[in-house]
Amino acid sequence: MASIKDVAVEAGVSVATVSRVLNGHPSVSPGARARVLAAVEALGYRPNAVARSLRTDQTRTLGLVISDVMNPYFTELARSVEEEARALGYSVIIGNADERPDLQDHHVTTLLDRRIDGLLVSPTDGGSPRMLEAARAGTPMVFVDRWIPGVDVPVVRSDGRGAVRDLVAHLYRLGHRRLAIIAGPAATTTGRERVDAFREALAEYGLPLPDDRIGQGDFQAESGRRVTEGFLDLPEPPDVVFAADNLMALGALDAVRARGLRVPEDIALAAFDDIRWFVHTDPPVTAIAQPTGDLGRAAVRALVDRIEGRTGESVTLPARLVVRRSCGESPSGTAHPPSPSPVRRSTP
Amino acid sequence: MASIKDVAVEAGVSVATVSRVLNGHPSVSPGARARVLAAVEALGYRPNAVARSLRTDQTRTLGLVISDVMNPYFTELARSVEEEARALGYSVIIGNADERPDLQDHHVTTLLDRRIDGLLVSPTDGGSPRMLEAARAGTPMVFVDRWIPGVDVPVVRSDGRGAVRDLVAHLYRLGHRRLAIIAGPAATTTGRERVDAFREALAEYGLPLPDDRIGQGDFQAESGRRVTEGFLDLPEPPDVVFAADNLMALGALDAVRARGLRVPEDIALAAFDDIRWFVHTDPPVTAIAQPTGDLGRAAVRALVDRIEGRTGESVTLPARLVVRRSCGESPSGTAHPPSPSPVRRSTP
DNA sequence: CTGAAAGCGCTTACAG
DNA sequence: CTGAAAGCGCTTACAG
Repeated sequence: MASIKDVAVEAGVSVATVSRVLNGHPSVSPGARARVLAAVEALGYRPNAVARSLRTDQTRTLGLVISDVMNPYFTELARSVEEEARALGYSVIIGNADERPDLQDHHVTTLLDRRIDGLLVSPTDGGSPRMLEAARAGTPMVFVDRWIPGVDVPVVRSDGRGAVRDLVAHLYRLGHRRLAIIAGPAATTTGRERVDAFREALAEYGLPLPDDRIGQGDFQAESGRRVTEGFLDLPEPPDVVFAADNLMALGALDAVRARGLRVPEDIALAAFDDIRWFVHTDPPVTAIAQPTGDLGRAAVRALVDRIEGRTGESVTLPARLVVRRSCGESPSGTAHPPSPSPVRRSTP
Repeated sequence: MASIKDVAVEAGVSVATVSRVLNGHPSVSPGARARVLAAVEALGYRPNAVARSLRTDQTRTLGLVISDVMNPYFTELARSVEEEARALGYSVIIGNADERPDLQDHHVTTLLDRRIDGLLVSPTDGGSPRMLEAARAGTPMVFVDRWIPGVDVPVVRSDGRGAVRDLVAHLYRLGHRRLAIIAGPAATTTGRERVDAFREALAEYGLPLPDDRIGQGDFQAESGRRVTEGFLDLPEPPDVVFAADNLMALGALDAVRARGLRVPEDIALAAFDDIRWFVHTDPPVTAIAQPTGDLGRAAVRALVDRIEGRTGESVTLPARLVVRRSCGESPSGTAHPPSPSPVRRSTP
């Protein structure tokens, strides 16, 4: 593979001059520039990004450690992150933690070893020593979706509180009184917050949330199945199951189906995180939608701000409730609402 | 950030010795080794992978350019690729082409600039000059899922021919005679092959596949919707629509639903690529399942073989038909088969 | 077993 | 406007 030296020889100039034209440095004569460009073309030369990074101490690369690529929410987040990063002249390397702290740590380490310019993370747990140390050491960093309290790092996330309140109002209106939740890991902020928001909303209606109606999941499908089975085995099973993410909702559907039960007749279902398939499931699933693309883009902007010396700000965007049929027919009587996916915005 | 020099000073040895203990070189005295290790620990030293790569001319990194991250098939492929790569001591950088040749090219270029050790690609088109040039230049490379004919690169893919034949047999048995397909881009091998396999299977039953029942899609949802609308507008709409990937099947469902029609009563649906949600759609969707994880792992092994000087072999694995209810009830009379997702293996 | 030195491919003050 | 030279952080023959 041709190096800058080869180009210099071919163009009859020094490597310094080649470097200058490649980097758009102004003080190069038109003649030299032309000869360098011709040589680059002739040799099919491409600068070695590794060497450049070593020298400049910047990789123009962002690391993104997500909790689970197989979760469509994170896939979409990753996509928007890459898009915005590309627009700003950065590449992104994705590390998939699969909800495993050890894997998360592996990726953080690998990414740091590669000297990425900044790190975007959606922590799987309370934060490994390596991650906290990186934050303290001043590695530009931004948390997205999930975050770690007490660490001085901007957080870009969505607030589901209003949407959860709307959901509970919707459920109450449909006559449901015995509500249950499949929670995410308590080690994650979203794992805790969604339960808290749910509990608070229930309290507004004087509804209890006893321990046996809080199932401990891990944001993955299998845990949703397991928890739902437990709910169904209860002496008094819940009227509704609210899954704290879409994968656990999938597991819940598996469990309900395996028992030959029906949604919403036998048990209603709602999920945090909306995905396109929810329109076509049997029945269509009522869900809380995050502005995923906006979150990804905002996170990148905040991170790049930090990298380039500006102050990256935290951002919180509202989620919204999307009512479908999985919790029962709307009391208004519109069995099939006119729009395929009626949207109710969360109240401010 | 501490460098190898800092460690050397701290340990009272030369950088060469530090490097040796870090790389497990045998000829280091126990005493020196201990002092180096202590210094590494004390300083929290981590070797700079960029510098190491420049020196050794290897990055221990694989590039993976996939056609579309939002497609669950590719997401799963990416996951298995990363898993196997990690097991073999490599990292992987994913580039998402979004089915756009220009974006694919951007990622290939970026990846090559970073001097990845090898490239795994599922080409979006017939191959850009840059990619073909890289292949010719000897960059270790493997095609996965889709490939480019005439390029001397191993191909790891799945053969859906048998499963498509099984699908057509299934459809015929159910009484369907007017079949249609939503094809992928003709510039991709899978785009062409799936149509060919479908056409051949139809021919075995003496069924025609007229042009107006071959809709041109691009493997993304919107095209599935558009093509399906066209089918439904035909004077004689098809009995069945076979979508060449799961996203176009999603679009087809959108279109059918928007017209207030029902699957399979009004029109049947089948898809290439099975995904977990298909179990819960209304109705559950009959699909052709690829051994995605196996493909990803085989592709990585082939690529690493090439990188490390062994001969990476092409691999072809069979796909299989998974019968559900979207094409009509099984004539055997079992409306709800005992197993939640009955599997029929493709004939050898 | 150990260290001094070269060199990987770049960029960038410094002189001219 | 241009080039010689230093240096980024490593690894690895080469001597000893």
